[in-house]
Amino acid sequence: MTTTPTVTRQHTVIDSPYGALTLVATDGVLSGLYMTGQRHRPPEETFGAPDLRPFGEAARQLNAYFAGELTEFDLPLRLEGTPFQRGVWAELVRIPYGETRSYGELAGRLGKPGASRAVGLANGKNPIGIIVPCHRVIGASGSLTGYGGGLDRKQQLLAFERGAEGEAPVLF
Amino acid sequence: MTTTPTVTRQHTVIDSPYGALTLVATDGVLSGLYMTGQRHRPPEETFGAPDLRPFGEAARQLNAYFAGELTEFDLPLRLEGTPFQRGVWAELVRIPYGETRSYGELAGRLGKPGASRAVGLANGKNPIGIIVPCHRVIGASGSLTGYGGGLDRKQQLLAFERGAEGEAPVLF
DNA sequence: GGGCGGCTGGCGGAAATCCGACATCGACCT
DNA sequence: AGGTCGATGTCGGATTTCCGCCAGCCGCCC
Repeated sequence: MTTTPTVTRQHTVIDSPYGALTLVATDGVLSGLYMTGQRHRPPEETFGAPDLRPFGEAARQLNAYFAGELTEFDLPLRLEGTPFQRGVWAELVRIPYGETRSYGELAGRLGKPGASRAVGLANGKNPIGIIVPCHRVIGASGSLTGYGGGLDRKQQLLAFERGAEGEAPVLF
Repeated sequence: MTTTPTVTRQHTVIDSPYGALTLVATDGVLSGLYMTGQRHRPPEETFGAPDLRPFGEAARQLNAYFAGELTEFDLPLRLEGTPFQRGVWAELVRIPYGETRSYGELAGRLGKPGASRAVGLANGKNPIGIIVPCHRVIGASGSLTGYGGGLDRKQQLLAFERGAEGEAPVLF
């Protein structure tokens, strides 16, 4: 017979300036962070049993981030996807706090200059929002273009990271 | 949404000179007759609830057949299969009691002279044994070649139909 | 008679291929 | 600026193609 995977999965919900955040752990390691109403959010029944124990450190760092006291997460993550998706997500975490990159820029960095749309696709499938900062990717012309959690949240996140001293956010 | 078929299915088991026979009805019409240990016999759980009511006439004719008093069944049948299979099965019921045809002969009658092996395949999938007389098909050389219920049963059926006055059955 | 080899056609599952959907980009137009 | 158009890469599901199986047949050989 085929070997059954037998992964344990737990989840919890925390509050944030961007609404409730659902945290998911697979085998005790953070594997998902989803906003309410987010596109491509997996069905609820895949989140496992409620259990806040695995999420102590993650919640601490998120709260520090929302307070403006943390600019770089340091957490074990479990990112499961196709080789290309994993490449894109690995590139995302290298974008510094407060900065942005364009889809085409990331594609070029991956050695596939024409794959900008594919980067957008993989971006949308990012399972761990905020911590894997897909919100830092915008169009080459500077337009926000899209965000699984909604363009307004993307704009708020960027404005927040740009800092209170930043000029008014570029709206669309 | 897709329309659900919602077919009713019932079954019963009767005894015979060839062992227990499982009769299956779909929407009240005979759709299956399987021997014990027969190849391609569907799994038990598809036979529906036990209920002998739909099978009165079928059982009567079968008993008459086993007693040698009936040579032609007259029953509504529900034969479900591919167009080719239905063609083969339709050809089967036209083989008279006590006679035999070869696989190639049937193939030719269907307008596909080369399809003798395909006829054998369709023959093996015959859902209503005995009544749809797949046992009356033998190799061009006269050999029995195969039977879902076992070659011995095929040989017994042919010997029985040939009649007590017939000469000794050709063994293999 | 029996045993091979090569041809046959249909079937069903597996593999390969196709196609639509996209969080893009650049050139061109008005 | 905004809109349209074509080219681009990946993904997932659907579709198509392929391949092995088989209740055969014929010709050839021993």
